[in-house]
Amino acid sequence: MTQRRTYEWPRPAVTVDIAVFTVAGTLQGLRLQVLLIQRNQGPFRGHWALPGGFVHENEDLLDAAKRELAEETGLRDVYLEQVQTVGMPGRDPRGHVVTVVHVALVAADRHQLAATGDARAARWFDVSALPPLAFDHGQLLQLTLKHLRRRLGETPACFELLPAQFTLSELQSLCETILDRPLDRRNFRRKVQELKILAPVRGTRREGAHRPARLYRFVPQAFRGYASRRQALPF
Amino acid sequence: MTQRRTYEWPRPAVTVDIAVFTVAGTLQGLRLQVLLIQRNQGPFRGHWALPGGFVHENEDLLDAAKRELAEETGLRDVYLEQVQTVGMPGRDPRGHVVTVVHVALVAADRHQLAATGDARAARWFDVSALPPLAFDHGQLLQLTLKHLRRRLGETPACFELLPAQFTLSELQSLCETILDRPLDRRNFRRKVQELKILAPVRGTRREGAHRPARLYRFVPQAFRGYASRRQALPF
DNA sequence: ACAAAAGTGTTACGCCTACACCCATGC
DNA sequence: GCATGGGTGTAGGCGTAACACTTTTGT
Repeated sequence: MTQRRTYEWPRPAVTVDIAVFTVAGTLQGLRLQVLLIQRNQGPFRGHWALPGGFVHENEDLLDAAKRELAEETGLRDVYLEQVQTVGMPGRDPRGHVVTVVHVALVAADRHQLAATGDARAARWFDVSALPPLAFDHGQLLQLTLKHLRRRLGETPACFELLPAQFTLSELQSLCETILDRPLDRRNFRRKVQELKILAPVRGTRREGAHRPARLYRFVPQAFRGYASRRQALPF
Repeated sequence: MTQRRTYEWPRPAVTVDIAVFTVAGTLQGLRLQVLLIQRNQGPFRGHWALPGGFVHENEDLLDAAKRELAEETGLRDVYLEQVQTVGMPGRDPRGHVVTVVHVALVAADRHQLAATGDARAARWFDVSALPPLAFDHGQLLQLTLKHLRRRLGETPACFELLPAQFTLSELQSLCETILDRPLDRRNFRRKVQELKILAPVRGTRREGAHRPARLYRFVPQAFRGYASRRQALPF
């Protein structure tokens, strides 16, 4: 990426940026994290930024986002959602760049990070302790975070972060971490059970010197008419 | 606009498309309408399409949408909202074109239509009787319509379509037309009044051989914390 | 026995929905 | 006086939010 170029008709370039979130830590201290790359090229070289890059010709936006994410961070097979498109002049010193912002939620431990291409490094950062970000990526990140929180109750995305078998407490802690607010345990459990999207699993889980918890698994087949309800998950 | 071009780096072009809606007709027969232009250029010449066009370099997306709308239809000073961005390859025969779709709601009688530039004509069409549309504009229109209906209760947009003084029945008919479903009169009135965003106006209005209705005006100052409520208007 | 997390029900409130009758006016 | 739309209140159901104690295990 060099300085601005001249085109037959001057026109903005199109990029995709992706904010991938995960939740890390033990049950007692979960933290919401976001995947950032350290830029190896062009402006803001050395700065941390959201993964992303230019959309190729004849490439769908979602495909471009997946490709860039894989190239720069090694992440593959991630469910992405479009958030918003930002094209304010001046947001990129190279010229006019319109970016289509995406968001995802993944289990960090199910993916291998591999910084390549334009990325010198790829790392998870606590959302509460971000480094200064390149371009307007700080603002873009806020957009994605808002979108993520709004969508949490409408999509099954949160089950992506849990192991195949999990306890209700784990699910609740996860949601609390993403939403950054406490939820009432009894209301949470009742409403999750009413959704009938979880099936109990034989066996229990121990976590130290405590009563073992029941294990459940997510049943995707049971996930029907989810979007039709006003609020599917109890958040 | 001619055939596809070659760039230093092949890259998608960026357009904006705008679906402007209005409500037309008498109180007894309101119809939701959308503003379409008849293309005078390039592919789909002669077909009807959403107004829109290429984003200039160093032009913000909203500005581009306003400019294109003014150029092709004569509409100015319209409040636009971004809906979604679509960039599926093949959606434009000229090459890869990414479009940022916008939506607006205006009072048709407060604007003068003037088809210029790429538009041979500009006309309001009933949403229930659309002509075949160019490109994938039929799908884009569905996206905007969904967005409009979702946002109707969260924004004061609907007051844009009413005269300065209006009756509650007029407001209700308007909302029913946009949502394409009937609303309960008493519930509607109660909830609108609870919002305290309307002020009664001295005087009454006659509408034929009936009891005159009270007139109200919208009080923008009273429009506070509107977005904070889950559902601001009773839809 | 005690520490620590798991598990469980009820109540109060607000919101939404459904519903029917009288009122004021023009003709 | 009648046709037409304007205007009003209440009761039931539903979902949400608040809230405390008992159970099970490991140490």
